[in-house]
Formats: sequence, C-alpha cells, structure tokens
Amino acid sequence: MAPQDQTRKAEKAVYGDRSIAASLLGWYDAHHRDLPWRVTPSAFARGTRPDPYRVWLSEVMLQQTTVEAVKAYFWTFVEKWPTVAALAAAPAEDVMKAWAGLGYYSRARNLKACADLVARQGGRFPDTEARLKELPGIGAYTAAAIAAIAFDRPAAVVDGNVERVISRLYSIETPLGEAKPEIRALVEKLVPQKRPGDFAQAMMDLGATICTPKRPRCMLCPLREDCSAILAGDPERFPVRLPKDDRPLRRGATFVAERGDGAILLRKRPEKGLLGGMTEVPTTAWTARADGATTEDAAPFPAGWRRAGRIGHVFTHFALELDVFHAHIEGDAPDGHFWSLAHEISGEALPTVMKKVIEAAIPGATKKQRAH
DNA sequence: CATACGTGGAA
DNA sequence: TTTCCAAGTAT
Repeated sequence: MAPQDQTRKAEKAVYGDRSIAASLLGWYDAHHRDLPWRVTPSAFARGTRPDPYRVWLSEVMLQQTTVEAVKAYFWTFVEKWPTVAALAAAPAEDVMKAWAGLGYYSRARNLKACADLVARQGGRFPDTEARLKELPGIGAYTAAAIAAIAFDRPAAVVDGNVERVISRLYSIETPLGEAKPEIRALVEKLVPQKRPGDFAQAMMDLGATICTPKRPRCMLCPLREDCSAILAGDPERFPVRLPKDDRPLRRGATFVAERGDGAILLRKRPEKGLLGGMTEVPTTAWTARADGATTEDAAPFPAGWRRAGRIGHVFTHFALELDVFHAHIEGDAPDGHFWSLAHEISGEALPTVMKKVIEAAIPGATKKQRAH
C-alpha cells in the first residue's frame, strides 16, 4: 500500500466524515502553490494572517482571470496603493489606467467604489460573508473567499475550480448552472471548522493543478479514493455543460488621427457598458451587419484618411473586425476628444482592442517609452 | 434565469 | 485554426 493511502486511512479514523477535508489539507500542506497574495500553510500555522486588503484585491483581479495574468497587476497595485486608504485617495482615472489590459473593466470601477466605502467606514474590511457581499464588486464567491481566507470563517467558497472538483467527486450529471445549489450544499458539508481558509485555497489549487478541465492527473489526487467520477471511468466528462451559443461577428471602422509631433487623438467611452470608462480611438458603432466594408465615409471628421489595415478581436459574446484608418491632422482636439502625447500613450486607459487599433496604424506607438 | 462583460494561453 | 475557459458580478 502506498504511504499516501496509509495516511488517508489514519485521517479517516481521526476525522470520520471530515476525511475528505483532512486528505485535502494534508495534500495542500505539501503541494500548495506559492502566490504573491497568499500566506503559506506553515506561516498560517505559526500565526501569520493575510492582509484583508491584499486578499480582496487579488480575489477581484482573479475573477474570470488567470493567476499568471494577475500577478503583474497585483504587484503594480500594491506598490502604487499599499493600503485600501491609499487606493481610496487615488483618482479613479489612475486606477483605470493601472487596470488597462486586465479586462472586465467594471471590476476596476467597483474596486475603486469599494475602496472609497471601506476607507470612509474606517479603513477595515467587514469580516463576515454577509457584510462583505454588500460591497460593490463582491458577489457570492468573493465574499465567501475573503471571509474564509482573510478572516478564517467557515464559508463555502464555490468557484469554477470547486464546481469541477465537486461535480467529479460526486459524478453530478445535472448540467452546470442548474447544479449550483446542489454543489454549494455539498461544499458546505465538507468545509472544516479548522482551517476553512486553507480548505478553500486547497480546493482551488486542486482544481488548478490536479483536477484540471482537460487530462486531470487523477493518479496524483489526494481524493482519488473518494472520487465517483474515477469509478465511473471518465472524470473528464464532468462537469456536464450545456452547449453554448455561437459568437456573432460585428464590424466597424476606427480612425487614428496623428499630429505632427506624434500625438494621437483619443476620447473616453461612456462609464457604463462595454469597455465602460476606458479610453478609445474614435470609432463608428460596432454593428452586426456583415455585408459591406466600412469606409472612410464614416469618419467623425474629414481628413486625408488612408486605410492602414484591419484588426480582429474576440470578446466574450461577440467577435469584432475593425477597419483602421489613419490620417495626419493638426490643430485643436474636437469636442469630446483630447490629444495624447506620444510618450503618454502607453500609460492611457486603453483596452487591448484599442492598442491593437493604434498599432495597426502606427507600429510601436503604444509600447513603453523610456522617460527622458 | 439569461445576458453583458475582456483577455490571453493552452490544446 | 478553433475552441475552451480562468478564483464571477451586476442587472
């Protein structure tokens, strides 16, 4: 018998129906990921507690976003704004600029709104799931995650990883969405009174490194003896998902106006909706019509527009093709627009799609420039 | 309950 | 190339 299996038996004897949590925590102690916002299990055992501000910041950044993508943004934010008070004191515009490229920009607006609220209420985050969930940008998952990780509350933390682990552990045939209440109830039964924060992080690490969507590494799984999907012979079949709808294609035209000194004409998008509050190059509306090529006839003002190319970009619910036009103009910025100087462009609150547009017209224009 | 909301990396 | 999908939230 493998040593791991003997450990497993001993845990069962001690913990009874908590054996799944015990097995998972034992695995986590040995195989946890080291992450910038995380307190390791050994440090936690010695009494170190995570900073709720950093837990909150990381959890919001990690919503629908990969760990690798978050790391650099996390460091940027904690260096610029080490505390919730510092973030509250920052201009919203600076926060949007720092968030540019990370996606789901309403998160940045809610982050700032949440920081303002918490700072106004004394600078401490609430330490219960219910009160956390009242804050902007904090939903069911994030409230539970902060309560468990930052405040050691036995909250049921259910994210995409946990849904996958649980749906396999119990071979749940109900499609995701409909199965969420069932999954939540199962997690609530598993959460231990001791180390609930580590339990939550362990579930997510297991989902991220062992119980992966494709080709799960079941041979290395601490829960393989408990897993119904392994018995059924096909863990990868879970979670069961409903087929998704096709992504429609939209088209439009964008207009990169460049001044003699290299400045580019930009404007701010409305606060709400797609890319809300972010900066953009002047553009036509993005329509579903797939017939005609867009032309410089649609330009916001006359200039010697030359077609510079076409870029593609894929959003969650539609794909976009933009024809990029380029012209050299001089003079004042039209109403609602502003000139962004060449060395300032890389620091603007430009979403990735807009950086692609500018690069198509003026290669290198959005890259970081060395300060003089 | 369904839909809107970004991006980039992996297979 | 295409498809999937990653620590979800707001409406």
